[in-house]
Amino acid sequence: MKKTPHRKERERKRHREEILGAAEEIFADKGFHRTTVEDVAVRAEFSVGTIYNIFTGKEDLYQSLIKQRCQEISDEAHAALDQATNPLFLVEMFIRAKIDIFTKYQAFMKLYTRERMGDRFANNELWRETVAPLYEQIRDRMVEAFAKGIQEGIFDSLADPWELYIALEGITDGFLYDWLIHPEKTSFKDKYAIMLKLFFDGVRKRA
Amino acid sequence: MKKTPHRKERERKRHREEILGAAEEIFADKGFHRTTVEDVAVRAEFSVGTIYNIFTGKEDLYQSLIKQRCQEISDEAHAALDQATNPLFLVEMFIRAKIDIFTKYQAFMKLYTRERMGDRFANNELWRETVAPLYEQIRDRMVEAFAKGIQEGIFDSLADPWELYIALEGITDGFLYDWLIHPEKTSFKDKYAIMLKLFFDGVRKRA
DNA sequence: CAAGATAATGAATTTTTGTTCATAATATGA
DNA sequence: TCATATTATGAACAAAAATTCATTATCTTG
Repeated sequence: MKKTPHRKERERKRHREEILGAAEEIFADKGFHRTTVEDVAVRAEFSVGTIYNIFTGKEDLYQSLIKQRCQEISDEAHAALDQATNPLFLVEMFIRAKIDIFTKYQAFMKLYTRERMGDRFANNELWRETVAPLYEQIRDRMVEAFAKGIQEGIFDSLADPWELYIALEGITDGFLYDWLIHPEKTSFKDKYAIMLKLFFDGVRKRA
Repeated sequence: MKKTPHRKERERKRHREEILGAAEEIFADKGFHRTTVEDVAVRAEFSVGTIYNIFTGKEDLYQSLIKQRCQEISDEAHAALDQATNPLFLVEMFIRAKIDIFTKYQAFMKLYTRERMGDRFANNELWRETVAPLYEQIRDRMVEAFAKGIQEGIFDSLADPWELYIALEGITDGFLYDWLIHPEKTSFKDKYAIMLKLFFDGVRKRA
């Protein structure tokens, strides 16, 4: 009754993770607004009251999920990019990491893809303080590398580094969405070579 | 009391358009779920009751808006693509039309960008019966042209036509989103040449 | 202008869903 | 095992927003 029981602490954490996992699945499936707290409770096999013992409300549940997953994903992305030693290799690692991470976090990516633009346009605290900084760290790493690549004469200087990043993100997101919508028809992993080829050399046939 | 008064009819239509216009702005600004029918009523300078006289409910209001705008946009897109006589020129027209249309329909594009993925994943009637067919018509036109372009030796045969379309859509969407989020910083129109260049020739410097 | 039709209004109602909290169940440790 | 603390529960409550509809205003036409 007085000591700090470690097991209790771990158990509470486990319950928290289980509820977050259930929330992730339902939010991904129905979106934030069409998901009720009871939906999450049923899926997690807890009562609504228990959810309110651990989270202050539906919004807190959502934000906790986004924060946690974004941090995990950011960490994995940085670890992958760390391996690259030059701009060309960095692009390869970026695409590889995007494939690996989005395959691993498929449910979350569906949720993120659904809600991203709304959160972005709303420019709320969650986006400003948590998601944007993590996103921008990755983006800026790539932009810097593109700048270096242009200076070194690896990349064409017609586009500026920022635009190169927009294109890289656009192409990879395009294939990602196609895969999220038709997960049975296409394998996201198999698109690695074609994404790389299209980004580096474009569609036009060489002379 | 018996005749069919044309003016009344036109007036009803005008009211309908005004309400749709107000709905478009608010939906674009706050998204479907955070928008209340009263928000729309206030913006349109009508009462909520009047909205319910013209539309059966919030959902009908949303669907009517999406249907109408998608049809308008589809018509303009086809008219633009009709001008192209070969695959290369078709890609140019695609990018041009996307710039022109999305500049003209900026508010709607914000709304569409917000809600698109949710509607797509939900695969509801609105998406299946209205939006998807219009989207697929355009997409299939482009895919066919890419197939022809590959046969003619204009495009590299490493990618299949479908993948070329994914890449084209990805690149253009990437620049579109960047512009929707920072409309003051960048001009979407100015990105025409760079989008074309990146899609055709990629980022790598030529020997 | 008056009678009758049509359209607009917004307060009241209904529905939905997020949140609370009294009660029950379970775990702890002396 | 018993007293006490902790945690879980879900029915009850509150808030928010969609929808209705009795009332009022406006228009039409003889």
